[in-house]
Amino acid sequence: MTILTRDFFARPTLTVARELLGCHLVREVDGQRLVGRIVETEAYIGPDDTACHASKGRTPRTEVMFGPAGYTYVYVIYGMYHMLNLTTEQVGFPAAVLIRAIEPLAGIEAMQVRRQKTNHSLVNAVNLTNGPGKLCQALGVDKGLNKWDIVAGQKLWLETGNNISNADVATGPRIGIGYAAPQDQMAPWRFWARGNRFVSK
DNA sequence: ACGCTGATGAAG
DNA sequence: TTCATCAGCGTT
Repeated sequence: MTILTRDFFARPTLTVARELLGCHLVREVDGQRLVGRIVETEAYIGPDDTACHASKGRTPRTEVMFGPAGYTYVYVIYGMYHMLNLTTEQVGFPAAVLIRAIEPLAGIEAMQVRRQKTNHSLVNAVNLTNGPGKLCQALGVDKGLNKWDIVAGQKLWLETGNNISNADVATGPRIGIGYAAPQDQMAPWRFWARGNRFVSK
C-alpha cells in the first residue's frame, strides 16, 4: 500500500472524488489501526457551488478549503455529528471531497466500541460506517483533526486500495443540500461503489 | 415522520 | 446578543 500524496489531491475535485473510491482510509488512535475502504464520496467545488460552504466566502470555518490540497476539513453538523472532508485543487480555489461511507476492513471491534459510546447499543458491521457522521464516530474523528495534514502518514491518512472500475462506479445528486441552487442540487457529484452494501442509506 | 443537538455566521 | 440554519442519526 502506498500513501496518497499531495499531488493526488491537488487535482480537479471530481477526479479526486472518483479516484478515492476503493482507497483505504487509515486512522491510528489509542495504539490501534482502524481501516476502511472508501465506497461513497461527494465533491464540493469552489465559490460558485452554492452547496459548498466556501461559496459564502472565507470564514474561520471554511478557511482550510482555501489552502493547499491534502488537508482535512472537519466540522460539526446538527450539533452532534462530525463530517470528514479532504481538501483538493489549488491554493485560493476552495474545494473538498466529503467522505460519506467506508467499508470497515480492520479494527472493527474498536469501531463498534466508539459507536456504542454514543449509540448506547451494539452496532452491526453494516451500520458502523455507512454514513458521514457514523464513520467519524467509528474512527474517532472530531474537530481536533480539523486542518490535519493527511499526507504526512500520522493519525489519519489514505492509501491506495483496489481500484474500482468505471462500470462499478455510480454517480448521482448529492445528499442533504436542499439549501443550494437548483442546478447545484442536480449536479451528479456524488460517487459510490455500485451495489456495495456499505453505501449510506 | 420526528426530535435531538450545538457550532456557525449573519443580523441587530 | 439573539436568531435561523444545518454535507445526519436513531427511534417511532
